[in-house]
Amino acid sequence: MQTLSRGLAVLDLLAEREEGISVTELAQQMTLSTSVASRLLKTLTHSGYVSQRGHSRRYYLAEKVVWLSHSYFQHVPLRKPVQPVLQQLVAQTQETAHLAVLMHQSALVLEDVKSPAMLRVDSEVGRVVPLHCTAIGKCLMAFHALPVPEKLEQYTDRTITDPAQLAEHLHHIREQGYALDDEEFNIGVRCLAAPVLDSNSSIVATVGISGPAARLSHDRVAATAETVIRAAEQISAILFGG
Amino acid sequence: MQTLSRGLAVLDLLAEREEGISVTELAQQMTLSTSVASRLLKTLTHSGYVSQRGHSRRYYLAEKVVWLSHSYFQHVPLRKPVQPVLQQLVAQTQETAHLAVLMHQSALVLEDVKSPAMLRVDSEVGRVVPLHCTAIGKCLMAFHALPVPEKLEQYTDRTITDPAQLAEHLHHIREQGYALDDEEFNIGVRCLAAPVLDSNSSIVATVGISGPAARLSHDRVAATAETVIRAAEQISAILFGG
DNA sequence: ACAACTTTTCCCACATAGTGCAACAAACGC
DNA sequence: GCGTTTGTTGCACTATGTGGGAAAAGTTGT
Repeated sequence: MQTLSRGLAVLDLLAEREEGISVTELAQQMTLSTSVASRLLKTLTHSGYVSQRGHSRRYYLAEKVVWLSHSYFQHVPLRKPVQPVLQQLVAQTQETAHLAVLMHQSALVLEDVKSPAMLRVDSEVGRVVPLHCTAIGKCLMAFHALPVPEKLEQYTDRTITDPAQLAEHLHHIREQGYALDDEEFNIGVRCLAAPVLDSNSSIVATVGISGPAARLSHDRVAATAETVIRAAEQISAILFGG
Repeated sequence: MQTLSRGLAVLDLLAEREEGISVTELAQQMTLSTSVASRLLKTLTHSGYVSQRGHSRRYYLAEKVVWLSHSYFQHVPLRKPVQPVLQQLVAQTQETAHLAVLMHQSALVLEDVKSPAMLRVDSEVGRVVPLHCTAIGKCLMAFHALPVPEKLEQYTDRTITDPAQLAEHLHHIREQGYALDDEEFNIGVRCLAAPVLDSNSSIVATVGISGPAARLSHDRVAATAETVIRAAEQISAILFGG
């Protein structure tokens, strides 16, 4: 279904272009005739997913895409059943806990419970974080068996930026069953994450906690990881039965 | 461009269906052959906007729609320039202020600044609220000249549920240049909103404040509305020049 | 575990929907 | 205002999408 694929590809393109796109630019980018480019944008506009701003001829993503997203969050069945487990995890670790899924080369936070501590790592439902330098992200990469990208953005001096090294690291995560982010995304923040597996042992989400490095010290990591793994297993059990 | 329209219509349908959709159901809903329904869902799945869960045959909105939304929020040019004006508005009124746009039969909050008061109305970027019983919503309806829906959901005993009455009320809002929500959505909460107009005097967004009814009393409404209108005009000036 | 059923996918001849060209219209720059 | 660039529309052509039916996959009941 070429026409539909192309239309959706236009949305993909627009999502990556702050500057929007013009008919000619779209035709060039996707090697289409300008007629087709024009008609694609017109149809997308007509459906409300794309719009023009002011009197400009450029096209941009429209508000309606937020509506889809809003509906997704309201209907995704992972959030509610997970809350009590996250609460328990926070009670056990005293750190902020969250559940995330894989989303288009990023990790998407679906649910969270904040730490009661004065110094805590903040979290927000809907937040999007990179894959290669967070515990939840690396956990998703490892258990989804995602290919490692060529370019890895550096966030701190501990961020793994060498693809080969990351590949090996992901292998290690699969073996030990949890992921550790040792100040690789934010200085002073250490995170742990474990996979939520379905009945086929394929990953559907990941549970993680984030804490200040001072509190979530190296000698506490191993024991805390066990707690996180148990929470992940509990969620698996709730979602997919004993 | 029929195929694309249909594909996008499937997204619309899925957004309203918590239960997802099967091939046969889609064929029935949109009066298509099952072959076409099957192919549409397959193409949407291939592009990542739709997915199946577990071993079910039903199709659901996928995470990727959140990615579009995330991109929209990051790139929409309204948010940043508006912040200082909202801050000033909060300073003047001591109430929570926000900027919203029209989104598919709802109002979408794009930016906010919370009141510094102990008792305050909460706000959140990304929140979606109904049109017919909020100040920002009614303001958007009035200045977009939207048709009044047949059914108006009742949230409090003050919610206007009669379409004819709402139509007249919207006319009044257009005339006076601002909208008042007098505990029509949440009991104890009163809100005011004014339109942000572009150079053609057509509405692009709305600025509003929300406060506890006890503080935002009836005798303060008129004067406070003026402050909100001035903030809206300021934003218009920033966005579209003197 | 097997048969009867439902649902989905695949295949293929057919026709509609989408294509590119070119002329037209609109917007932009100078 | 005029030339240039960019976007839209009409039309003949054909590639893309269509529907029926067969096969495959999945579900249900005994």
